Amino acid sequence: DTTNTLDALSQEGLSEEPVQQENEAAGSGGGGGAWEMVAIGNCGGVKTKQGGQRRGKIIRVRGRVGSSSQVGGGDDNYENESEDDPENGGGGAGGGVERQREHPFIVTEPGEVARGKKNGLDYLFHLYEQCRDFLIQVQSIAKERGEKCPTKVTNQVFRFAKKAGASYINKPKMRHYVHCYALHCLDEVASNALRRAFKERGENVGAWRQACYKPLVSIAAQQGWDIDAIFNTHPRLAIWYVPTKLRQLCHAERSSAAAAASTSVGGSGGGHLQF
Amino acid sequence: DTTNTLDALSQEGLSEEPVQQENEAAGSGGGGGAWEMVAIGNCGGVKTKQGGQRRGKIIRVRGRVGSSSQVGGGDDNYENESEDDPENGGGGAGGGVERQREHPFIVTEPGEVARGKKNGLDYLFHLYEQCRDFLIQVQSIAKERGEKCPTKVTNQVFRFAKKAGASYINKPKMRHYVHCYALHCLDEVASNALRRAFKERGENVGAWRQACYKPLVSIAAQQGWDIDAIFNTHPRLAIWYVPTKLRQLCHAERSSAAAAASTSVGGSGGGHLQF
DNA sequence: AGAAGGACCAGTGGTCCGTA
DNA sequence: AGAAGGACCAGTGGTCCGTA
Repeated sequence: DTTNTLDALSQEGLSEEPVQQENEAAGSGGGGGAWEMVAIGNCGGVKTKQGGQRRGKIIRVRGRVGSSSQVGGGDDNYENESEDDPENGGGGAGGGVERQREHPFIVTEPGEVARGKKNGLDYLFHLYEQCRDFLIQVQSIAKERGEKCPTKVTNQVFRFAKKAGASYINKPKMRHYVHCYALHCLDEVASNALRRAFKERGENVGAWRQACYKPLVSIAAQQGWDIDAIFNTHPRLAIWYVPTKLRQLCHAERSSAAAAASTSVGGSGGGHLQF
Repeated sequence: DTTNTLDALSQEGLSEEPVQQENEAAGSGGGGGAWEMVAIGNCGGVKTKQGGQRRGKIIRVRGRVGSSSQVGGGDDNYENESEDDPENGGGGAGGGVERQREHPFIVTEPGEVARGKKNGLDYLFHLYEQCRDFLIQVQSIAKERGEKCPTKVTNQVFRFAKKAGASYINKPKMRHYVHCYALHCLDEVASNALRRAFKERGENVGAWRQACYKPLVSIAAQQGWDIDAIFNTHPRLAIWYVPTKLRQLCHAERSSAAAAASTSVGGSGGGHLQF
């Protein structure tokens, strides 16, 4: 119900309308081309009309592999929603598939709405909550059917999200920013402070993203370096795989911390990690 | 240490010696061609000498795919133990790879040692414990290295077991009998009774295996049909994936139980599962 | 006929790199 | 240059079926 609030919000002022809306409308109650939106956090309410002309630039979807799959279609895993995109997939020279990238993220303060063709970090984090909702739906369907029930956001969940119309959710993106979301979950104060600092300095998203690692490693240090336990213990984080790089950073830091400790105590204690 | 006890036991009287011994000897302390064995349960001690001539029938390992992988070898995941099988893999017309199947299982009572070229069910269950040991080793290596840590017996664990010399452990076999082991874990009394009954009737392993499903479904029925919870709650069972067929049986039974309940209450209540 | 297990295969986790 | 995400790929869970 309130699921589409934030992403809608983030699209504020968007003239090139992403394909997602097509199904999104159905998902949010079916306004038929107009969305109702509310604000989150401490910023005021926003409404946006998105009427007649949807979609902007038309770009053809690439295909590196050539002939395979996709055409048969139909009886897939969770075939809810209507038989979407009848014009898609076929071999005809017809319509031409339209798709568009999401606006890039910029570093925003908590509660701040990104202006221009940008998305803010509240929106980013909201995508993680949406994924959680999709996971919960997948889980309840699986339980209903007596099938294996995923505990994490798996490929299956991403596929489900896409079928449900959330075409703006994809695996590479979500995986890319997981640790940023983790910091947001584990220490919102620190996360907010980091956002403000990086916004003020005019840093780009990549720099902010990189900077999110360090405070997480510090948190891990306090908790015995068990980053898996930290994730799995947190109700909203437990459904995300620990990112490889975060795991590696924690391991490296633990090792060098241990080496330092052993040197400071008994000289060349640990062996091969000395200097 | 005592890990190799049972499987050694089960090979009692075995003249065609499986390849596994090669590494197994190293694992169990390296007697150089002779094993020391002890009995388990309530049967007496057994010792078996396995001297000079190992391996019996020589069978060539199949290869359906033809040219691929395997030759390069070396830097794999957990390369402990020595560089095993130097004669294996190469393209030469030389030695000829020897391998042998495990003896088939027969239905034995608890504590009973299978005679002849057979293995007993205590041995079968012992293999599950061995897999658990291997998993624990894989886990501690992974933790040491700061890598992802498996919670289940995965392909990685089977690979590790093989490298550690337990060539008699393989995925299809372990998966095939998981539910039998589950019954053994969850209700040893019932499991033992079933074994005695099927032995007495002279049933084969397949029949016994099939019969293991029913009591498990009954257990699930008592526990709200949540077979996953039942597995995950049990310390030794939690590391095994719930077998598909067991899951399906539980689901089917739950459905028909629900249907029956609803008919007995309010006539044709449930809808499309009536009769 | 009954059983053990190599090999296969669809779909996974992970992320690179062609794209805009 | 910075970023979004389609597509790829090695290794997974699952089990079939050629084997003995």
